[in-house]
Amino acid sequence: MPQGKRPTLQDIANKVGVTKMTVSRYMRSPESVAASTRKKIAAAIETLGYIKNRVPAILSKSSSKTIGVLVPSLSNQVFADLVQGVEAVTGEEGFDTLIAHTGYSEAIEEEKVALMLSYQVDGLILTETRHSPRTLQMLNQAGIPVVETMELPSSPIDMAVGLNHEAAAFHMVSAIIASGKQHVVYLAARMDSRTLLRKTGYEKAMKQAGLQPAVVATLAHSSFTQGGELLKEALTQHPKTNAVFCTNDDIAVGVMLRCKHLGLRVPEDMAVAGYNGLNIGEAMTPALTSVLTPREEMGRVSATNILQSLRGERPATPVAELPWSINDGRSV
Amino acid sequence: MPQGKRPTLQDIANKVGVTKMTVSRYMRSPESVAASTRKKIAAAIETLGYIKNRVPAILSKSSSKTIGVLVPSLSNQVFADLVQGVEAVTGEEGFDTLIAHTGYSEAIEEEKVALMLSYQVDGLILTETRHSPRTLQMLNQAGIPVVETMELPSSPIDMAVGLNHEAAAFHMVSAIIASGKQHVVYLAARMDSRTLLRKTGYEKAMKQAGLQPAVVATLAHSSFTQGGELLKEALTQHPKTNAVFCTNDDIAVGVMLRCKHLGLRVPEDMAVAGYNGLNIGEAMTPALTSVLTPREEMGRVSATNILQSLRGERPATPVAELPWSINDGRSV
DNA sequence: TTGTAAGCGTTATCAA
DNA sequence: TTGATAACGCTTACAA
Repeated sequence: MPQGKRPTLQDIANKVGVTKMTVSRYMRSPESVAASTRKKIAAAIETLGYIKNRVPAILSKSSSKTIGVLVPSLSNQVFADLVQGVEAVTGEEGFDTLIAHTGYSEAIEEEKVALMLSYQVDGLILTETRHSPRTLQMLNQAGIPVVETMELPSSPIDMAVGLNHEAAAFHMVSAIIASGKQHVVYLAARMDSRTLLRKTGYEKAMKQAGLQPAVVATLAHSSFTQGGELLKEALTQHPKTNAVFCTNDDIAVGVMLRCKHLGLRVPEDMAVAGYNGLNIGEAMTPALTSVLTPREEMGRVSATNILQSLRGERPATPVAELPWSINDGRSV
Repeated sequence: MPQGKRPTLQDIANKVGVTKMTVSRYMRSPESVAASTRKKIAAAIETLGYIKNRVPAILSKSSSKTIGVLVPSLSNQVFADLVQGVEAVTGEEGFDTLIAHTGYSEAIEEEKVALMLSYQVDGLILTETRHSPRTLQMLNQAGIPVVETMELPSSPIDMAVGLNHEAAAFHMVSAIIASGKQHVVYLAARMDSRTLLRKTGYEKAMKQAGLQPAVVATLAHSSFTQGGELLKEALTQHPKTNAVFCTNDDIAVGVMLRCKHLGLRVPEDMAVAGYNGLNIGEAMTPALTSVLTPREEMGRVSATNILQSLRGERPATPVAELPWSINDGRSV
């Protein structure tokens, strides 16, 4: 319902009979204006319903006290945890957070980076390591601190906070093999860079054990039903399959549900391992064995690095590798 | 890595030997400048790596061509679908979308509304119907179109797009009763307003059938493990329970998993109904019976209403009630 | 304690 | 086809 335009500092000043400068002072430190003026300004703000407009300040200082976060998806607990970590740190320092999502697309990432920069964010947290040339150019031009997180890029734009997905996958697959399974298949979806890093770890573990790697993948988004489909495909292509390492917990849970449907016991007939350690895995019987990733911590460290950079300090670990672990599930 | 400041239109103008006005024109409609100038400007933009700064335009026109969307959570497919619907419409019309999350908190909603307004969004889409007094005052003052979505508030701020959760719950519960179950318990979490609407529908259905309503609730967030806990609690408080209507699919799936663990057959020993029709329900055996909600469509209609308002048109349905349905699951 | 003036980067308007 | 000027709302620096 567009109606009258929003009140400005000038409107308040007119009403009170001072200049907007006095009102501006009141907004930032009420003690700095006379007690009597203070009361009148407070009253005027109340009646007019003044809302601070931060655009002029951004324009003149070209700083917005805002950090942008780009996530691939809005429906993944993994990124929600990351954002929570970021906001825990930024909130304390009086910074706001702007969120946008890329749908795992480089082109959309480029759009969103432009959007964020056009809003003059002071720093940017990205969750992908592959970027379009124009994205890289914009980030370089913008000259703001940038953190790439969730994984460690081979050549970071600026700073990075991640974990060694390849090593985590290697260890998980080695554990599966150590449990006595020989026919381990990697189930992958979407084929984003983290999925590929896990694939590499899987393949190394298989080769080290003298086993033949077998990957069953889809370009589709991962989902629970997709997990069931991938298991079906794996059993068709590799009938001896008796273990699967899944690129994430959604796939893994889909596999477990399908196993029950097919009468396959987990882990006896089919060992199942996931990745991320989401809540759904804990609700399964047996509990899903999964790689635990420090999402919130990654968010926290990313934000800390950004804020340190903005203060002109040199972050202790501009490239930080955080630890992962494997939970005590029973599905392997 | 803060370095040189970003190039402005003036920098490009200096390099080319025209005024910034000409460059500004080029940015918006390249045909409006002479072909020779055009080429020189294009080259300068390329070398300097100019990034558009939209802050000044927002300042002078106090319009940002941006729509804000406030969702409760970043890890819920329901809201991801909503946003997708919104962006499908706004994207077509050249509007950008800013997303923030409230964690189901009125106080955080207030903060985020202020953030969005301070960035001069042209319209706002909210997913809650309860708002703090200050939020209401700010929205009223801002004078921008506002849509409340996901449910229908009794007195909308401006426009609304939702569905009748009470009726949907009523029908689902009636169907459970019709299937022969008498001891139907409602499992609730987080107790947000939609959870309460479903509770009302549940209670009406029970009373109409001459049955005693029984609610087992937690204030905690819903999760799969929480579903298991709630079932346990229901069976303790109401040992005869042979059906549960769950406030969402996460709870429902948690219940089904726990049922398997306990050796309860679904639906024979325990009928289970969910809400939202998420993918995980389809992966269950039997498939989860659930209420299908038109999330993406709600997003689309919400955005359409906002854009129509901005054009000064009167939306055909400022308050739109969208249809729901029940899937053909087998868990009831 | 309060006021004045200038400036942030863009665009609308009017002029050349 | 291009330019000059003013304006958007706030803050910084300086003045009273």
